[in-house]
Amino acid sequence: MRTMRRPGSYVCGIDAAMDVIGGKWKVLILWALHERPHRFGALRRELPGVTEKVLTAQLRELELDGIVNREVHDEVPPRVEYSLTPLGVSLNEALASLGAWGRENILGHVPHH
Amino acid sequence: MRTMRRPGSYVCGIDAAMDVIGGKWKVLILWALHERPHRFGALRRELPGVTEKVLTAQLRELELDGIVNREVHDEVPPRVEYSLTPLGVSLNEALASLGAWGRENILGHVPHH
DNA sequence: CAGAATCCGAAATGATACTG
DNA sequence: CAGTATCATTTCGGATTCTG
Repeated sequence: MRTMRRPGSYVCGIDAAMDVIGGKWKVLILWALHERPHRFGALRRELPGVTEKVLTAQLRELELDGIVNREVHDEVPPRVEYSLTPLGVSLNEALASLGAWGRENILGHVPHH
Repeated sequence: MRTMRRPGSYVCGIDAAMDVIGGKWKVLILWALHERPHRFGALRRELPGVTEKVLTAQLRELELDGIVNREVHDEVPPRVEYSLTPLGVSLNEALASLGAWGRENILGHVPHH
């Protein structure tokens, strides 16, 4: 979604939060990282259809928002690991009830996953 | 945000829910209607910066998703009232924890909305 | 491997004017 | 009042190519 915060323009906590998770792939990134840290390529394979550029951009925004942590290991070949920060973990928890709502009301009672 | 559902393409409940509330003004609309039903003009005044066209479009999408109810009163001058459906009420409740997260972590401990 | 750079198209949003 | 119609713009996301 849009790149930059609009500090002070938020009307309530919900639209502030929406600004953080509004990107097309962000909740899926959160969800993947929730299970375990991922390397760039692994993350990419878990998000079918995302391009490198867009994935990079979304990760950068999440990084700026303090949601994901980017750790560069100085090796060859390069290795970069993405993981959730404590803030990211708390965001994921806050998303739980919304996820339940979506499962029950949009997906139509799919078992779970 | 995007207008049409992508049935079956959802990976989890969260991105299904995101598809419903992803429009730029939707959570603000939900929030306004959560307090009381609104007429079109009243809603517009509560969302500074929204244009009639965009507000109409977002309301139509929420209507199609079963979130808001549109009630036309046959009077002159015309009166149209928007309110939350039971599904909309439940969505708002599901958004509560996300809103709390945003208030605490993005807005920076603002007393409340 | 993990990206940066560039070009591009589609979609979402917006401004303005008009209408039943 | 509550929209619709048109036109313009912005923003986002994607394809492709190149690099340390």
